[in-house]
This record gives sequence, C-alpha cells and structure tokens, in this order.
Amino acid sequence: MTQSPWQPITPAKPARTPKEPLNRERIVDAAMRVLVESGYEAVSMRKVAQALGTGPASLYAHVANKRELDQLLVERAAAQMRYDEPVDPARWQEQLKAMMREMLRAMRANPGVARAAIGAVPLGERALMSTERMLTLLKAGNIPDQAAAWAVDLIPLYVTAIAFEETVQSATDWTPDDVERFVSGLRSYFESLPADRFPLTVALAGALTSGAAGDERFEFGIAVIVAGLASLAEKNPAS
Amino acid sequence: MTQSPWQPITPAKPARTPKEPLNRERIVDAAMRVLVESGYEAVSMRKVAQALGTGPASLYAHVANKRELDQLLVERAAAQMRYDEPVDPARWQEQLKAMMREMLRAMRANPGVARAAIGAVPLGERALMSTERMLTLLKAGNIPDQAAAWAVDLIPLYVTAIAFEETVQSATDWTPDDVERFVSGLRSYFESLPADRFPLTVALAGALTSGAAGDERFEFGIAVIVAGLASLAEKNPAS
DNA sequence: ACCTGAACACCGTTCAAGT
DNA sequence: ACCTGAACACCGTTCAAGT
Repeated sequence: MTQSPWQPITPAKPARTPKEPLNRERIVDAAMRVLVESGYEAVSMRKVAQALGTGPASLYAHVANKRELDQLLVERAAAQMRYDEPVDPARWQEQLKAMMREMLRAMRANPGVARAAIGAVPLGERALMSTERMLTLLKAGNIPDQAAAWAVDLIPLYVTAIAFEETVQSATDWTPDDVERFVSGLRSYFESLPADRFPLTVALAGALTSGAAGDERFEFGIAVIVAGLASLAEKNPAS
Repeated sequence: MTQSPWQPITPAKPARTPKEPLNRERIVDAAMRVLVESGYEAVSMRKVAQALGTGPASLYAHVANKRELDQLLVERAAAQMRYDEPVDPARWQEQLKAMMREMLRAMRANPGVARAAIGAVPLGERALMSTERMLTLLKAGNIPDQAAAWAVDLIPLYVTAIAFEETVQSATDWTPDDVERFVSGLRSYFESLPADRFPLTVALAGALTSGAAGDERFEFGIAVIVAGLASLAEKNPAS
C-alpha cells in the first residue's frame, strides 16, 4: 500500500513501447502470427486486433477490410519464395517443376494463406519476379506467348488448390490414425461395389486410395501439367 | 371478431403441411435453394433453418454439422452431371474434355458448391458413375493404372479450383465494368514495369491480362491436362 | 424420438466520441 | 489524424426443457 512519494502513482504500463502507432506492417505481422499459429479460420479482425492489444475498429484506419488483409498475407507468402538457380533453358521443365515445389513449400509454411491466395493477383516485387521467371522458362521451352501467359495463371492455380485442399483437411480434428481408417474404409467401399456396373473402380480400388498423403499426388500433377505445356511448344520457333 | 361456433378458434396455421417432419432431404432442398439464390456464404444453419420455418437447433437432429451439410450439397451437384454419349475409345481425349466442361457447368449451376467440393470425396451413385466413366476413358487412352487413379483426383481438383475462383470473384460486389477497369489497370501496370528487370512481363502484358473472363482460360487448362495425360500412355499396352 | 428457445462464444463492419 | 467503446447484424453449436 505504501509507496515512495517520488514514484509516480500511474499504474505500470506494459513496459514495451506502450503506444507504438499502428501501421499496415504491424497489422500484417500480427495477422501472420495468428495465421501460422492457428490457421486461416482464426485470422479475424478481432483476433488480429487483440494480438496488437487494441480493438477491431482500430484496424480499419490502415486496412480497408478483411479482404485487403488477406491480400497482404498472400504478398507476404509470395515474398518468401526463393529461386536461386539461374535459368537454364535446357532444363526449363525441371526448373518449372522446382518452382512449383517452392510455391507449395511457401504455402505450407504459412498454413491458411492458400485460401486467401485463390483469386488473388499478387503484384509485389517478389511475386512479379516469380512471374518473370516462369515466363522465361516457358519461352525457353518455345511455348507461344498466349499459352505462356495462361500457364502463368494455371501453375499457381494448381499449386494453390493442392495447398488449400490440405488446409481443409487439416482443419478437421482428425488424427493421422483417423485419416488412415477413413482411407482404408474408402478402399473397402470401392472394392465392395457391384463389379458389373463399376468394374474399373473395383479393380483400381487400391490405386484410387493410395498416395493420399505425401507428395506423390502433387508430383503427378506437376508432371502432367509440365508435359502438357511441353506439348504446346512451337515446332519452328521464330527468331 | 365474430366466428361461427363450429369453426375451431385456433389461429390459422400456415396452410401448407403445417407440421411436415424435418428430414435430410428437406434440409438439403432448403440449403440448395439458399445456395443458388444467395451463394455459399449465405448457407448458414440459421438461414437454412429459417427457410424451413424453424430454428437452427432443429437441424442437428438430422445433420451432424455444417460440414456434413456441405458434403450433401456436393452430392446434389454431382448428381446433376449428365454424360449421355457412349464411351468411344478413339475419342477418349475429347470425351474427357466434355466431362470436364459438364462438371464446370454443374458447379456453375450451383454457385458456391465449389467451395464445399474442395477436399470432399463424393460417393453417391452418380458421382461414382463419373469416376467409372473417367477411368474407362483413361484406360481407353492406355494410361497406366496408378496414373489413371491420380488423374481421377486431378481432373475434378482443377475444375473445382476454376469454379471456386469464379465464386470468389463474384462474391465481390464488382460490376463487369469494375472488373474491366481492374484488368485494364493491371495491363497498364505490367506495361509500366522496368523493362530491364521484367522484360517478358512487359512484353506479354496484353496476353497476361486477356481471357480473364469467358472460357478460354478454362479450355487452355483442360487442353494442357489432357495432353499431359496423353503423354503418359503406355507404348505397349499389356493384355 | 423429435423439436425448440435461449444461451454461449464467436464473426465483420460502422460510427459517434474522444485524443 | 488516429484511435476507441459500443453497437449492429450476423455466425455454429449446445443443452435443458418441452411434446
């Protein structure tokens, strides 16, 4: 109760930078922390505000709405993608696959960002460097201009869809055991179908339910897409 | 105020089937109505209950949770896909593309269902008929078993991602004019980038921002995927 | 067995009032 | 100019109480 008279009686404020002003960067930092710790579902204006020790209304001075905050999170993740290897025209297909793997890695490192990435057009510097690199690789493969441009849309769409699917599944509270039980139940179900109406589904029950976990499925997809793109190469490249 | 004595004095109940019991089908019907009228965002347990003239708690006797309701909506949409043409092995690539177009059509006819379809495994009869037909076409193209099985996953993933992207964009309150302005602003932005660092992005600015609307982008994607799958055909089919 | 009102613990966004 | 408390109009889910 007693207190030295020369001590101020104002209550001890949180020692760290008690009134550091809000700004976009601090908001995105906080949102990113919530995203990585608790997933996309948890990134609410309220939770982000709480992480900053303020109320939700305070964010609206710096961020137009939730949608814009999502967009900023996507830019953050896009900026984390690294492509160090110099472009080697002879290895354009392999280098394109490496880019897709790096995109998936960055999305997985920021669980939940995939949902925000769907339909977003990242325009930050590092995202543009990705686009430029993809175009360089595609032109190295003699892909026509319009096809290359659409490929630059198709490639992130596929990677994002895979990443989003993973986050939807992990949003369930299933243990790996539950998943395994579900998959083996699925296989039994396929096997039990009437073979006269569903002959291939029955015969391929094992294949249909394999590789659900792990990256085999993803690798299959990038192999198909890159092979499909390669088939579009111009036979006689101009100049 | 006056009333014939042989008329019951209970207040006029809503004439139509005043106490028809709830069941899964009625719930899914109502949810589908809300989905088509107002999109996925609007399909809440509360709204669906309201459409049925009851409270949200009543639904939980028939549907485990929102997730299960989503699943049921996906089955509904999957059941609307029609594939009448008999399988023609010589035209397996064209028929596979036709299937993808039909999937997209059904998803568009049920706006919002795409979001629910991501990560879902539709197991209803008509969905299984789709799977069987896809496998038949892929085997007609001499695709190996495991590749065919993964393709059955990849194909709906791509179509669903395209459909979901469309619903995300239409969830914005942008008019077609706004979209056009955005796209042309994007083109100007690409064109204005430093040409020494982003030469291809600058040069292909027009191609990068074309075909955003319409089905050209989708057609490009299915062409790439089907060509990529074709490249996996076994040279010497066993059997 | 099925249905329901009320509650609990959440959302995004707005707005008048403060500094 | 920036921040805030309080409110508005929503969510999914649970549960005790009714029929």
